[in-house]
Amino acid sequence: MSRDRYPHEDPVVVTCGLPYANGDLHIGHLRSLVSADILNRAFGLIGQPSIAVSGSDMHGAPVALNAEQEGVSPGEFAHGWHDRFQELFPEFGIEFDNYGHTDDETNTALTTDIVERLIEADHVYEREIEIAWDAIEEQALPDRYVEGTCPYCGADARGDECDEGCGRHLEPGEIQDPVSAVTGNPAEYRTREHKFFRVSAFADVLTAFLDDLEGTANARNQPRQWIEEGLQDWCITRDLDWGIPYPGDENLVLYVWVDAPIEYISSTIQYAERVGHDPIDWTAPWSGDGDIVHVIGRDIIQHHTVFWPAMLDAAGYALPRAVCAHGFITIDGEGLSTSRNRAIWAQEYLDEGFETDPLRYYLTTTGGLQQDIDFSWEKFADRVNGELVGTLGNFLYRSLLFAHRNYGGTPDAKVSAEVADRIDEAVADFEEAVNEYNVRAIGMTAVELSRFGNEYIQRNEPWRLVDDEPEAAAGVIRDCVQLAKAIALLGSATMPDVSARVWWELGESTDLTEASLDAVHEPPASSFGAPTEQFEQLEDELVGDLTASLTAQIEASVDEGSDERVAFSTFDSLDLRIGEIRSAEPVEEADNLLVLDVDIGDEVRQIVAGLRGHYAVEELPGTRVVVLTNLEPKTVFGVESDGMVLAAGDDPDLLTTLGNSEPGAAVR
RNA sequence: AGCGGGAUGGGAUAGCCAGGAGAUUCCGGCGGGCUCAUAACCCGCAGAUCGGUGGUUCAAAUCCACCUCCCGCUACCA
Repeated sequence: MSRDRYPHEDPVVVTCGLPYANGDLHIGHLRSLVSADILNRAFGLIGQPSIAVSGSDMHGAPVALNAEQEGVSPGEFAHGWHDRFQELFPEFGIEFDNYGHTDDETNTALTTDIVERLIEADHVYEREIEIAWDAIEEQALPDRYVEGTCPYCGADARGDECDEGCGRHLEPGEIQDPVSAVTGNPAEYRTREHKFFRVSAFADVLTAFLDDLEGTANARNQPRQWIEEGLQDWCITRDLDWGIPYPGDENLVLYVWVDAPIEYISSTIQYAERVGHDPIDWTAPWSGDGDIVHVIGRDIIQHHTVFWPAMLDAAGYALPRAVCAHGFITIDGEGLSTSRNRAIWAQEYLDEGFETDPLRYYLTTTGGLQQDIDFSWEKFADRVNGELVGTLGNFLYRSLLFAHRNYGGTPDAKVSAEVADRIDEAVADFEEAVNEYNVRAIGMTAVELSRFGNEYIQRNEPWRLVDDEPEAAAGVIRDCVQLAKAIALLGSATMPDVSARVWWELGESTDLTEASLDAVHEPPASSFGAPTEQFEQLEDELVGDLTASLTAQIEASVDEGSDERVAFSTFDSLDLRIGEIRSAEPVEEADNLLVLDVDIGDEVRQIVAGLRGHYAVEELPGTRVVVLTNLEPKTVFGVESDGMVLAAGDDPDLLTTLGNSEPGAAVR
C-alpha cells in the first residue's frame, strides 16, 4: 500500500460491496455501485491507473432458502439475479472492469487456498458449539433464520446479529431462546464441531490498520470500539449445502462472509488474466504495490474493517488503503423497506423513461458520502431543474449554440487568463476531491464551473459585442467553449452519458472515457454542429404523479393481504378473553408504554400496552378489556409482556364490554 | 442500554480531520438587469450570536469536556 497522493504510478483497485444475488436492485444499491464507479472514473481522469471490480454474492442461507421456495437450485436462483444485475449496470453507466461472482472457479479456488493458509498458519481451531436445529424439519437453522434474545443486551435479535439491540455480531449458539424464523418451530441446540478463525489475535494488526485507514470516518471509528471491547473469534463454517466447502471437511461450508470479500481479489485476478500482467500488474495492490479502495454501505463496516483485514493479513495479503462507507437512503424521510415495497427500484426508474445521469448525480452529490440522504421526487426534481437544467445544461447549450451560430464552432481566439485559471482551479478541486474520496465534491466541480460560466458569459455579454466588437465577442465565446470542454471532462465521472454527448458535439473524435483532465486546455474542434439540450426539465405535474404513484405503491403493499379471508379455525385459534386491569405503571425509557397487571380469570398476566398518554394511569385499574391471551410472550424494553390488550384506532380506544362479563369470559 | 451519524439564515446543504478576516451553495422571499439560452441566466437586498454551557488559544462553526435534542441499525403494534 502506498500513501502517495493520487495520482501515483502504482495501480489502484476500487471495489464495490458485492450485490447479494437474492433480489432486485434499488436506489440503495445504486448508491454503492455508482459511488464506486465514479471514484474509478475519477481516478482515470486524474491519470491514476485504476480498475473497478466487484461480483455477485451468491452463497449463504437466504439464497439457499429462497431457491428452495421457488423450487430451483441455489445456483440457478443466484445466477438469475447475477444476470439481471449485469443487464442493469450498463443502464446506469456502471462499468466494472471485471464483474464475477463468488461461486465461480476463481473464487472457489482462491477461497480454498486462503483458508488453507489460515489453517497452516494455525489461525483456525475447532470448537464444539451449540447451534440451533429445527428438529421437525431435521435441519440446521442458519443464523439468519434464527430469532431469539441477545445475550448481551436482552433485546430481540437475529441469529447472526443483534439487529434490534446493541448491534453486535453474534456467534452461532450465543443467542438465547431461539426459534426458527422460517417455520416458527422452536429451535433446539445441537452440538456441532465448527471452525473458528482467531480474529482475537489480530487486535494489534487491526489497530495499526485503522490508524492509517483512509476513507470515511465511520469506517475508522466504529471498529475501534469493537477492538477495545475485545475481539471475538469468528466462526467461519456453517451447516449448509450451499457454499464453498471447508477444506478438509465436506460436511461444512464456509460462511458466506469468508468467500464474499475474497471475490474482490478473484475479480481482480480474472481481470488481470484477461488483459495480461504487462505493462501493469493489476493484482499487485493485493501484495502491497498499489492501493485497494473499498466502497461499501455502512451496514458492512465490521466485515471490512475487522474480519476482512484480519484474513488478509493472516493469509499474507496487503491491507486496504481506504474504506469508504456510504450512508443509507431514506424516501420522504423514512427508511427503505423492500418488504413493504418502500423503495425506488432501478427498473422502475428506467421505466419512467428517465436518463440515468441525473439519478447518478442526485445519489452522489446530495450529501457527503458518509451521510444518509433523503430521496423524494420533489427534491430530485429540484436539483435536476435547478442545477442540471438551469446551471449546467443551460450554460453548455447557450454557449455552444452561440459558438455554432456565429462561428460554426470554436472561434479563432485565445483563451483568457481568467478562464484558464478558473479551469485550473476546477481541476485542482477535482484532484483534491479524489484524494479525499469525496464523491460529492467530484460531482460538484462541473456544476460549479458551469455556474462560473453563466456568470462569465452574462458579465461579458457576447451577444452585445458580436456586432460592434467582433474580436472581443470571439474571445468570450472561445472562453465559453473551453469551459464547456472542461465541464464535459470534469463531469464525465458522475455523468458519463451527458458528458460523452457534449464531448462528441464539441467535435472530439477520441473516446471520452480514455481522456484525462490534461485535455482541459486543449482547443476543441474549430467546427462543430448545433448542440442539443442535455437535460429535461421535470415538470411539476410529473413530479406530482410520481409522488402519488410512489405513495400508492407503498400503500398497496402495506394493504396487501387485506382481501384475504382466514378460516374459522384461524379465528378459533385465538384465545380472546375478558380481563380486568388491576394495576398500571409506565414503562421506564418508553414514551408510550404502560405495564399492566390484568386479571384474566384464572390468573393475572403482565401485559405491556401502548396506552401511555392516552389513558391516565390511575383511571385504568378496574377497567374491563379484551385480551388475547395465547399470544407468544415478548420482552419489550426489558419488560415481559404475556398477552395483548386490544384497542381500536391510532389513538388507542380500549375495547371493553357493554354488559358485565366477568374476567375470564371467552370472546366468541 | 450500545454503536454510528447529526444539530449552520424559512427549508436543504458545505466548511470541521490539517483553528485565523462575522461563514458555502441550492431552493424559497424581495428588488433590479439581460434577452445568447430549456420562463432558463446574471446582479443586489433581507435573513444565522454556526444546538446549549464551560474550557484551551492571540484567535473556534472548526479542538476538549459536559449537557440538550434529532436520525439510523431496531423497537414503544404484542
